[in-house]
Amino acid sequence: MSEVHTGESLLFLTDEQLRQGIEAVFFAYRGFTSAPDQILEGMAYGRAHHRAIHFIARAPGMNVNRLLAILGVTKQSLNRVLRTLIEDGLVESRVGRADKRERHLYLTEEGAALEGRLSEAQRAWMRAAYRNAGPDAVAGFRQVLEAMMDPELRRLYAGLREG
Amino acid sequence: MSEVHTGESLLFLTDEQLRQGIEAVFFAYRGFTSAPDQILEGMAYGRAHHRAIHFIARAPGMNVNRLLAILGVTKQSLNRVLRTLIEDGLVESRVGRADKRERHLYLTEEGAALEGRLSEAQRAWMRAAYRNAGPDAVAGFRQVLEAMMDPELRRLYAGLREG
DNA sequence: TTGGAATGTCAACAAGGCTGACTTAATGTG
DNA sequence: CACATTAAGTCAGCCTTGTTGACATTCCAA
Repeated sequence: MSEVHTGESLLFLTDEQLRQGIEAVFFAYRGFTSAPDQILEGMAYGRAHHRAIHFIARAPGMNVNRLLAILGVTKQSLNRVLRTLIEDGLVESRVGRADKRERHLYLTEEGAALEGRLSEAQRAWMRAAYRNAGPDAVAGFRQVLEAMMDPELRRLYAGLREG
Repeated sequence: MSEVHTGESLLFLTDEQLRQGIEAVFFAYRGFTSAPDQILEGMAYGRAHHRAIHFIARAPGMNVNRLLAILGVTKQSLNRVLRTLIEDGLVESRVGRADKRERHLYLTEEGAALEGRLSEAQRAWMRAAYRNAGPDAVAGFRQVLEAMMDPELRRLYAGLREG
């Protein structure tokens, strides 16, 4: 198809290289989710619950709209997940002080405990991968990941890092 | 939690760095799937069809068991997808010559056409990301991805590259 | 006071996973 | 040959997680 003939330095942009990269992402993503998935199986929760818990832990007091934007699902989808987490006492939803329409989300002690288990399992997986690949590879990894994001998500991602 | 105090050179293994990496994977994966998803919406196909088509294109004549192993789903799940693709004339299933129990999978002309559109859209996305990040970053990216794979999937991945 | 925004809820549906049970055909083995 | 095993497909039913659409509630702000 569209081979790159522009020179030796652009060999990494050949269709074959790109295809290998695409497949690598596909296979790697399975490893990425395997550890938390294993913890969640048998519990009444799935990946959607994990994602919600993760970002609530990440930015406690976040309102629902912001979480919605981060997760990229409909409010109905998120609400179903959130409702079970609140009912089960893992998440607390507090009415906003400045704007009482908003609900601010926090993990309870129990929620934080589960979040800790899930995070640590996933971090352990990533830690092993990072250690095997080394610091320079990790820097490149992060660079490409950021370049792969949709611009809007890249902004959200940057916002999360700043706080 | 488990901060790394072993020295400046291991800063990339701090919990904070790992968490950022995890979130980067999450956000980047959305970009990764967005281009083909856009093509597929409105068609009667989804990501599952894309994945099947991709790997059949990748290794034409592959039997069902091997595809099953690559995709990591049950045969019932795959069969539902495969059946529609065969009915719609995108995939052809031929009885094996050596072992007549096996079915070997091929894309028809029409199937190859769709595969081409999907692949090219996804490659375009990745090409842009690669170009922005540069060859060294891409090398690191690939190294970390491979380290993130489950060992069994890493073997499958390597097998695909060899042929 | 009224319009619009943020949130929540109900209902219905679809994609795409899963398990379990079963059939058919072909193959391999004692 | 007889029998067990394997490859593939099928049916039925279930779960999670996504979707739309319609609607109620609450509250802020013009």
